[in-house]
Amino acid sequence: MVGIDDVARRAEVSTATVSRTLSGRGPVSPTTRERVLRAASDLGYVVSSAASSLASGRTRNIGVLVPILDRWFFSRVLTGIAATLQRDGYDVALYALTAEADERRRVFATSLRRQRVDGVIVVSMALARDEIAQLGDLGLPVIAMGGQLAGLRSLTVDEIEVARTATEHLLGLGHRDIAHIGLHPQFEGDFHIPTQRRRGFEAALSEAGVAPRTDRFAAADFTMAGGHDAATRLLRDAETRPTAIFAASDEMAIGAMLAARELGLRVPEDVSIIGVDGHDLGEFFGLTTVDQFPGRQGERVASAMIAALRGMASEPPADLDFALVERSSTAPPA
Amino acid sequence: MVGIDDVARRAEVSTATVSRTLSGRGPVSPTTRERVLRAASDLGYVVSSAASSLASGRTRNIGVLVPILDRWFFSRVLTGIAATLQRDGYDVALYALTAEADERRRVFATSLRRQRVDGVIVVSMALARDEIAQLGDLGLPVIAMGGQLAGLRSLTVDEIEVARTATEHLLGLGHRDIAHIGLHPQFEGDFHIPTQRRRGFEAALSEAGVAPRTDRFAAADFTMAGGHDAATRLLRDAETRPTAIFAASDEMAIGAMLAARELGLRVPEDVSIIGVDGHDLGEFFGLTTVDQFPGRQGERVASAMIAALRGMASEPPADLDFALVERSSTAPPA
DNA sequence: TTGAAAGCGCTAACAA
DNA sequence: TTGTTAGCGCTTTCAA
Repeated sequence: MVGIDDVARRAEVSTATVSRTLSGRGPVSPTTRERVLRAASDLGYVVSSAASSLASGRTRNIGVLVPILDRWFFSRVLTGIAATLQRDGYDVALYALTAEADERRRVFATSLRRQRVDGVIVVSMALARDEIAQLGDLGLPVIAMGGQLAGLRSLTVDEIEVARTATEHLLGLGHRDIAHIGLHPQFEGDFHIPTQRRRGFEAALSEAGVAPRTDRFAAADFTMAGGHDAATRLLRDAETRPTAIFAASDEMAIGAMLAARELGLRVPEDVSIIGVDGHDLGEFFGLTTVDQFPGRQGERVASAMIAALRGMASEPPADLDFALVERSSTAPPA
Repeated sequence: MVGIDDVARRAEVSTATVSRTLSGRGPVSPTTRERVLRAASDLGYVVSSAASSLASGRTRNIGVLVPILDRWFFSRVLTGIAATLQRDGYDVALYALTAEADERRRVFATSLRRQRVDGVIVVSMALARDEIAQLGDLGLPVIAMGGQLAGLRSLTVDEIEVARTATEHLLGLGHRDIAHIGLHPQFEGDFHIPTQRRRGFEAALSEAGVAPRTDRFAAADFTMAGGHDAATRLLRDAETRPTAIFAASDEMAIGAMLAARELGLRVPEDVSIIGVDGHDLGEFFGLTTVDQFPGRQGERVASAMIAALRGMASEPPADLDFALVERSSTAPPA
């Protein structure tokens, strides 16, 4: 294996100069720099991360904690994170956290404490109080995304505003009888995102002078099947059905669209449906949605991490963007 | 930071003994072992991976190369890999490879050569000849999954058999006029999976005495929208439409089901549809499919990697399982 | 079964 | 701007 001394010898400088040149830390004259770079590239030299980390304390590796990996939203966020970190020469240490207590413990108590990462990104994950404390004890920058985590810097979207935007779109089209498909509060975990979306929904209704009705809420589990079933319940009675549905995720919204069709209803003529997320499938189904740009969210949190590692002044927790994307699943009521 | 000498001092042994105890390498008497473990746990000591890697040459870190992350199949495979590696105390270094030449080059020329990983898993990815060579030069175990990569050990499913299984299911139901939705060969990359699936399809037909017809093939791009459009082309003419469709992926099959419904056709009464993959959405749509168990594929390849690192005799490239899952999208022709 | 000590391959403080 | 050198915190050989 070619080491730093091989490069030093070939460039006729000391190993210190090689190190300074390749790391960009410390002064090196242009000519020397040239020679070193040339020697390194001739030899195909790559710094040993173990040796470099041990000596410098820096790993150029970022730990990324994700809950489920195989749900579109999270994998999309991860794509954004990985692309951004890789572009800056950081490696991604992926920790897929399940609900299993032992595994989680091992990640927090051991994996993350091995001095293997320079920082930790927490993606849309509710953490226990002691887990947050353990992250803090790491003495590393930690940035969360997708939900406020007490004591951690977080990048979040304003869920209430997201829901308000979706609801106001329907109200603006003239709908007055709007139902909401969301998660049962009992199951929502620590982020209260479903609750916030419901609050935004109800706030928008109230402001428009429409009284929220409890029979206009249907609980589901954020899956297509769940959205389908919830929508079926809301729509099956032709006498009493709402003219529009706001589903708290695109997958549920798509399920709702399919349910409507099965009931012989046309979307949007008979019922308007809007979702949240910006799911890949939205375009195919013609789903109007409030796009959260999950890929961009990932890029943003990764950039924030890179900035933190550069010692940049850490900006205050910033809100993430979202935008209404109008397609063909919403229209004025008949 | 608590180091190995702190533990050694507290346990009243040498650092060598602490190292031997915690790594499980080399003899340690039960009593000593006890004392060391106790001291380590009292102090909350965790080995520094940088120091350990530098001294031992082992990193307990596995590089995982994936193409797109945000497609269900790959994220499911990754879930299996991550769970299995984590369970054995390995970290996952995730490298999301795009088509971008510079980025790819950096991963192969630099990231993977930093001595940061003990082995590399390649997920369903076509690699250039020189990329494979670079992996070989690493001097590490490399295992590919999801497609034969010349010169690399690979775990693959027998794609021809998969297609044959799907086709035989339709033939067994009595269908004789079966269409296939696959990828245009022009776009299929180096794995020839779409071609293999088509070959299996045609082989099954021929064996059943049905002559393959070129007008019974429709090209698509492995998305739901693509499957939808391809199926629309196949089904729109009531006179000439096939009685069954075998789509080379579940997402395309679901798109085909939706297309059939839009054309006023009932599935499976008017047309049977079968897919391949075992996609999460298959259950919701009642899709009959040949399940490839992608999560299990990930577990298998990770286990193979762990075995390779333990120096186990490397078994010959093994075939991965698949199984027909019958749901409600297939039935005998009317 | 244990300990002493020589590295592992770099980085960074310090001196020149 | 460059070089010398002392670590970084472990593992492993060798000797006891």
